[in-house]
Amino acid sequence: MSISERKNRDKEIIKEKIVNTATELFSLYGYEHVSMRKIAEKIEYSPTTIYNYFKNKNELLFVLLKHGYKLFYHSLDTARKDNEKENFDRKLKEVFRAYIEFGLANKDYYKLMFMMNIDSDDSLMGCENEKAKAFSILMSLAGEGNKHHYFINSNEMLVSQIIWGQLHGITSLLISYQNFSWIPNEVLIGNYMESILIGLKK
Amino acid sequence: MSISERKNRDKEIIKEKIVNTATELFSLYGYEHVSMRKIAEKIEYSPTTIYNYFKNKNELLFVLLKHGYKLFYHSLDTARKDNEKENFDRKLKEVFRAYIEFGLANKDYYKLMFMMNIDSDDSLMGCENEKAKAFSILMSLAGEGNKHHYFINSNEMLVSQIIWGQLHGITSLLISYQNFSWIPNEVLIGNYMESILIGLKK
Amino acid sequence: MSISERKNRDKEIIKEKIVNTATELFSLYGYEHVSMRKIAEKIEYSPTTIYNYFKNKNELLFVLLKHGYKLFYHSLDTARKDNEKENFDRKLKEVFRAYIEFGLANKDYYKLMFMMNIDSDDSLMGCENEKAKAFSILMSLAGEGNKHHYFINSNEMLVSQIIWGQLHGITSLLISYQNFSWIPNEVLIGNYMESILIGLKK
Amino acid sequence: MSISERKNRDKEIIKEKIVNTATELFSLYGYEHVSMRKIAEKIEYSPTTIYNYFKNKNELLFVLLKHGYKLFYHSLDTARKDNEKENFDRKLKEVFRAYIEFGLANKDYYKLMFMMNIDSDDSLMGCENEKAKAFSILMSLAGEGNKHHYFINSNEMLVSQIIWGQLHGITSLLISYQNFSWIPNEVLIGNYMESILIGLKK
DNA sequence: TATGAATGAGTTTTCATTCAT
DNA sequence: AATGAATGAAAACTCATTCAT
Repeated sequence: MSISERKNRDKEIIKEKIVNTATELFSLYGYEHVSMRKIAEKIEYSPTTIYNYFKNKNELLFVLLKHGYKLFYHSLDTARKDNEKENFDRKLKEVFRAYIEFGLANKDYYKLMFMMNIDSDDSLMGCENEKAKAFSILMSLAGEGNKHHYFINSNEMLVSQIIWGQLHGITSLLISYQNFSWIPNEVLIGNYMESILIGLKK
Repeated sequence: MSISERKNRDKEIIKEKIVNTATELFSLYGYEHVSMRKIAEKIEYSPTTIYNYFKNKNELLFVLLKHGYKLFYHSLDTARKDNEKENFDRKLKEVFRAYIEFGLANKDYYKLMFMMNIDSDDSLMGCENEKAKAFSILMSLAGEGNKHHYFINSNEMLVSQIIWGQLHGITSLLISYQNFSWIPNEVLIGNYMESILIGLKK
Repeated sequence: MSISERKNRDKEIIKEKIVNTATELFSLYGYEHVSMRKIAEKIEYSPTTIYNYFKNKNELLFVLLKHGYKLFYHSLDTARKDNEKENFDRKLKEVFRAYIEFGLANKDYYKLMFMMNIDSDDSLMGCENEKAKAFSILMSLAGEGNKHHYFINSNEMLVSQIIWGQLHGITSLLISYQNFSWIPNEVLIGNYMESILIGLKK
Repeated sequence: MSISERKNRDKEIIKEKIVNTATELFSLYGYEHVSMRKIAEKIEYSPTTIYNYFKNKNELLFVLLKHGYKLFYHSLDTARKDNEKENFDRKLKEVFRAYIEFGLANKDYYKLMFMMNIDSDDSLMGCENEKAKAFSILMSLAGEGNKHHYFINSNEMLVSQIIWGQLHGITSLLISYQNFSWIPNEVLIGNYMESILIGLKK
């Protein structure tokens, strides 16, 4: 590994450290309540240092969101691929589960990505592609279902929007209202997914 | 109307003006991004004046949320009562529609109440009752359905949580992503509700 | 009593109420920490009302100080007169005691009058006369002592300044440091006065 | 001097500048009347800068008082040590003089330390040790005097409290009432101290 | 590359005070 | 005489950000 390569790697490591810390803090206390100073303190660098890696707080958020969308896409994509050979019913279910579980396992990211409405800021438009890619998985599943005449409704767009709505609903509520007296997760989520499928299937 | 009555009314009018403006701005830019000064400017009073009506920014939020929850409860309750005599299917659907339409007609409130996770602050616990009351409508509908053996699932809590999740899903997405290429509202919402019902019915 | 007399009396009563409350609060929390609103609340009037009786906060302080100086003068004067016939030694001691006891019994006033250096404000110069009158008692005692060749030092001004310094010393410390581990008051004050007298007597 | 040493020194210089200015202003106008902004203006920095050196206004006061108590202790201690070999009479007098002269030479500090009753705030308890140390000098002198059977009174605590009261009396009055028609300082202070000594000596 | 120093703009909030009634 | 409504001025403090080194 050349010196410049090493340097690049070091740089990436620090960048990642910053992004991870920021993600954690943003989601824990909310974007507004986390100051650059607090991020810096946590990683034991000076606040100024962060500016050597990110133009400003907004860019940090941008990078972080992009990363989040990538992870999210990857989760759904993996679920789909891992069940490529299974029957469609099963595949669908596993992708649904992947969606919800991503949210619960990455509350930080899910909040920032889908619940805080943060990227309506003009400055963050760049993330849209990544987001679209993730949504496209749901779209393609709807398309695939249609080929099998699986859904009651043959409009792919409509089906995928319904699915998204339903998946987002339970995921975001479970994240927001952690102290609510929810039915145990496994039971709730299992039944919820079942309900979605029945509601859509022919 | 006596003088003191008129005065009281004037006071209420200003209070309402403040609450409305705050609601709008909070929902538009987020609670943290809206300063007392900005609210004051919009209503063309001095910042100090707001403090003559509300102890502090937090209390303003508190009052506002309480108001929102009341409106919300009222919307659902009206829908239920107006369809008391209808068959259960119809009644359910109308309450669902009332939920979603409340959100779309009162985006500001819906955001503040259900999407910004703002009232996890201890200081706002007083609102919880109003919120619980609203949720209890869904609960009682689930109970009513059970009496008729309407739902596939006889656990009222489970049913109402599934319903809430699904209603919240589409409502919050439509609010958050207004620029997304949604299927026309009437079509989308109609099909969405249909899908929910099928998914739950025996 | 005529109507206008009654009105005047009422007015005086309220004025006094304000002054008393202000005195108490000023001394308790410090002039700066007491807002007009707090005074008003305590007497259960609106803040505006105070302005019907006093031009502003400063004038309130002014009146209050004037009142304090009067009380103070009266205390010393009474002690002197009550002991007119006693031997000079005794008379002196009783006036000393009156000084210290006034301070301890009226910590509020004593602080405002002699410890907060408040009336160096130009606006309060009017009080000076009252203060001077009080000090003149010490002066005249020094003069009286000299006639009897009582003091080691025949300069009246010098003697009275020494006395004032000594009396003020213990009084202000006892007020300021109430939690200090003082010798019991009676013992301390008795010995203190003894010490002063011995130090001055021929 | 290394670079880091120089930096440290620079930092200390600014800190000192802030402390000095604050001391002057606090004593001149009172702690409450001096805003961070005013201090900043005087040293020609931005208000924010002060917060880079002191956590908040209270800490600034705290540091300042601690410094004052140290100076005060040092003054008395020096006077005592410088006169270790002298007879007790002389030593006592010189320490008395040191007390009074410290007050007159450091009016700002003396006011803040002993006249403004500022450190009864819980937040400032840390200063108490320094204050106690200063008072302990008077105590030890009283003890020393007792060994020689110097004082009329053998209770050390009592003697030291009397002394403190008397020293504080003249010091604080001279500071507070600078426009009063005092006997010339040297005369007044000389006689005052003489009077104290006579009053205490056997 | 990393950072100490500095700051302008902004925050919530409090207060003395005025004015019309 | 009493007061509700309104405000300008100021307070302490925080933050994202820049700059020079």
